[in-house]
Amino acid sequence: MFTIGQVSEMFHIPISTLRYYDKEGLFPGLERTSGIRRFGETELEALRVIECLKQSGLEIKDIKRFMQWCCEGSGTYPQRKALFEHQRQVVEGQIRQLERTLAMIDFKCWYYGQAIRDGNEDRIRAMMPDHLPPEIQKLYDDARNSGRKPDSPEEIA
Amino acid sequence: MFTIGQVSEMFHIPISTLRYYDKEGLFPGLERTSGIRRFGETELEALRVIECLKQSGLEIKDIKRFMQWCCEGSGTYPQRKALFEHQRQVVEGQIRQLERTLAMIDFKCWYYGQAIRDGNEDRIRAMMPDHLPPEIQKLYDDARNSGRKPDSPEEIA
DNA sequence: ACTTGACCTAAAGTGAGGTTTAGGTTTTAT
DNA sequence: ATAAAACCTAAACCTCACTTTAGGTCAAGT
Repeated sequence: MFTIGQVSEMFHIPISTLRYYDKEGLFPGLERTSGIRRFGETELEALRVIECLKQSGLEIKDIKRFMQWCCEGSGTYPQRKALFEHQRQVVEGQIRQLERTLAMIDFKCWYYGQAIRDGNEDRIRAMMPDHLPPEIQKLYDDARNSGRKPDSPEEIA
Repeated sequence: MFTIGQVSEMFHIPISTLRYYDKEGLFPGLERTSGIRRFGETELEALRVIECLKQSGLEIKDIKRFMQWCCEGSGTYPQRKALFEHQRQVVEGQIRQLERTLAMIDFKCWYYGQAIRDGNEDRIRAMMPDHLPPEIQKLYDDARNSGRKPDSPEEIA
């Protein structure tokens, strides 16, 4: 069993945040001895899940709902599994989005590298809609087209 | 040239948000005709950069600073390049973090799949510190250890 | 016993990133 | 000429996730 201060150090989370999580109902079975919180393995695992679900974009109130399912026993296994399966899709989307962001960033790194060499942006801008070097063109297109295939005529127009 | 309504549709961004961005100084050279904003290619590219830098975790005020550099000419190319190089590191870190999140999610999907089959968590919990099936053990360890190599003795203890 | 450090609560405050409201102007179509 | 749709501003409001404050309790060491 750990005190709030120990957990704060273990997870690098401020004490105030742990108390806030508790107040929001994220540790439903948290024990206390004369008012003082005692964190067990259940709460540590809860914290790991909280960090995970927070990363995936879930709000505190939805994480609370999950924690409540965990208190309700085996009847809620399907909901809990469905939640993680849904968040799996969400996180995969987030990763794809960040990879597009990275393509844009790499393009801009190249762009400013050229601009510094040239002393201005004139030469690059002249290439800019779609006459960039192949490697760079790919980055630029990936960043802007969300990785879609341009297959419908009205999308090209 | 486009009106605010057209840009809103093109980028799927609320008009109120575009006005907010403008108020925050994110379109420094934005033209107007009798009070009405006229968005040109410069502003569309600015919006692409805004979305990119926002994704990478930059705050509005820092994006504003970047946009101001863009107005100051070729002397700020190095700062602009350095910004994108820094954000590149940030985004790579975000992707690594999301991949760990995904490992945790995949573990939990497996976990609840087993729990549903078994009707309870007893069998899985018995395996839980480190007697999980190899494939699953890897997910669990990846999710918890941040992908670090456990090389120092006190870290193992 | 007493001091010090770690814990507690409730309530107010913060900051980021918008959104909404209220009242007004401009453009466009009829 | 007029009405509707789209634009404008300033300021108030909102949500989320915390953090800070103020005033108090508990536990460990001396």
